Amino acid sequence: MTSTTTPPTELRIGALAERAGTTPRTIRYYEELGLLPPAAERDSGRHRVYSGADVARLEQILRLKDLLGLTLDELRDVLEAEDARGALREEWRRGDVPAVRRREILTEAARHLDGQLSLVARRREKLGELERELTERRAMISERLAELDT
Amino acid sequence: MTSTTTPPTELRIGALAERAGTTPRTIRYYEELGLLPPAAERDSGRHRVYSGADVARLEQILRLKDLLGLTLDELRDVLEAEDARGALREEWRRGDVPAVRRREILTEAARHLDGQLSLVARRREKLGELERELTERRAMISERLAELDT
DNA sequence: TTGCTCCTCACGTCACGTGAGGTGGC
DNA sequence: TTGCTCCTCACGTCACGTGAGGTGGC
Repeated sequence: MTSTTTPPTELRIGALAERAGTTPRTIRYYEELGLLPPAAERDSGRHRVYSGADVARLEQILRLKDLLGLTLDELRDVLEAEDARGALREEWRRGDVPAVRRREILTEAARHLDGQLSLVARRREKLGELERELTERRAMISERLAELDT
Repeated sequence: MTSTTTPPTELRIGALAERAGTTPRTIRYYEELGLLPPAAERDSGRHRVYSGADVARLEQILRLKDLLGLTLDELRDVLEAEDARGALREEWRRGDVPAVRRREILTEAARHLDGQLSLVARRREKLGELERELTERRAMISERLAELDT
């Protein structure tokens, strides 16, 4: 018990990749493109060091990319808007914000979320269509199988 | 009225691409990989000629690729299975197939469809998760906006 | 003849994969 | 010292995009 094994609140790139379901190379690539901030610290001045917050951010990036089929360029726009929204939240928390400004911040956030939600809705619709067709074909097979049993 | 303008049951690559929502280059690439059959005929011996059935097939390919996120290698497997199923349907139609064989054909088709359906289900679940999170955040914004009005 | 779409190379690009060769802590 | 994970180039790959130069029918 020389070093109290603290729960790994600090991660290196391999651990982050595993938790988020991707590879170190992808993380470096996203950093290169500016999608991920260049790992706040580097332990022993060399290795990138990440936190739990980075896991969440990377997971969210991968979800938007995979589920919505966004290119990294499109993702960059979404994330920039998301970060701007984060900055506004900071402003919000300081408290000394007039009601007019508060309303602006909220409606902007609402627009952003509505944009993402409409993308999700379009995907869900198409997936639903595909599922209905497959299910229908599947039902016909079951029918034929039942006929064989009579 | 020299040539009776028949409804375009015969398409060239540009028209096929437009109908299926893709590009000629993609169609040529899929042909090169063997995902699409090398256009039955070539009019004047040069241009690829397609039919309505090709539109349907290409649309299906693009749907599976985009909605399920399959690589072209994975798609090839799916399509080969689909084509094999088509061959079995031919066998089926000839009629002189014993009941045991009929059952085999049907269960094989059922397995194939179930595989695709489980992929669709997984995607739908993840999309639903994302939608719930976004909707929840959206609801919080609406609440805050309502508070501003009191 | 001029436009239009098609053709075949063939190089470019996006989003990473995959070694090559080297450093740093148990 | 040996393993392990990390590092930075840098070339490879997958799924196309994008001209370059040429042919064929209204």
